[in-house]
Amino acid sequence: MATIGEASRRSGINIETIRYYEREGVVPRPGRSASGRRVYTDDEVAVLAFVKRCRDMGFPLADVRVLLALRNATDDQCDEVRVISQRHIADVRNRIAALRRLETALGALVSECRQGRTACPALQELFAG
Amino acid sequence: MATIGEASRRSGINIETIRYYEREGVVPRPGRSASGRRVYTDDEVAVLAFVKRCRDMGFPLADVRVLLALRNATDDQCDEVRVISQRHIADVRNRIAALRRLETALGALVSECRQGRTACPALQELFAG
DNA sequence: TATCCTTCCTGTTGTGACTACAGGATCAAG
DNA sequence: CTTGATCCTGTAGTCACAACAGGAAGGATA
Repeated sequence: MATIGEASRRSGINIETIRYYEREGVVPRPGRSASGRRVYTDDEVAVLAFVKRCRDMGFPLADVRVLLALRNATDDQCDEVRVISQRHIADVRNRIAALRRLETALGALVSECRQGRTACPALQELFAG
Repeated sequence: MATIGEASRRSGINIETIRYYEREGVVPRPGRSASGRRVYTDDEVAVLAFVKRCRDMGFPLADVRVLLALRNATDDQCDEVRVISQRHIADVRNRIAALRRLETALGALVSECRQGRTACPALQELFAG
């Protein structure tokens, strides 16, 4: 049994974020103490840690919901996990490619800049298209 | 002289986004027709196109504001443009590195998945930590 | 017991950079 | 004169939180 502060420390999720996940229905609502404070079981803390690992892997919350639901499923877990993960990998790869192109373009832009100049060729280039 | 629709087509920025930029003070307010519609000069369309190129380069709007102000400055343009651009390049490189690590981790996760299985080792791994 | 600091509560607002309406007015063409 | 495209303002939604405001309760110390 843990307070929200302990659950936060043990899962690595910010307290405010834990309450946000609860509001959004990502994680189940924990019990409450006599004075109304949240009380987390070890299993509930484990769920929070799971969500944290998923988020660290970059899965959007919508995917995390599905992944959490799969935990209690008995059929085809692997199939669904693979589909979600491969979609996510494709997304990550696209983003890497886009950022690489951007890096190249920015490098070209900066190389236009020469120290001590007043009129900036890079700025001109951005402006002229 | 262009309507907002023409300005949108020529700059490549969505109409709603143009209005948003105006509200936020990123671009100056254009003149208005007798009936209250926005009327853009060629220079104002060029500013929009400049903003579009900056955004395509991934500069945040805060940077775009500075870059736009630099257009009218006469001193040290190049220095400031270089500082902003290099900060942005560093940011882009950090993001690429983070995404690469993510790609590797996701690859490892998916390799745990094997077709036809019911219990998913990848899911177990996410859960166990 | 009184005080004090920490932790907790709910509810609201802000972030970045838009996008998507709702509900209406105007314009241009046929 | 009607139709359809375009335009207007203003508001709310997106994602995944973070940062308050304003208060209540818990635990340690004097």
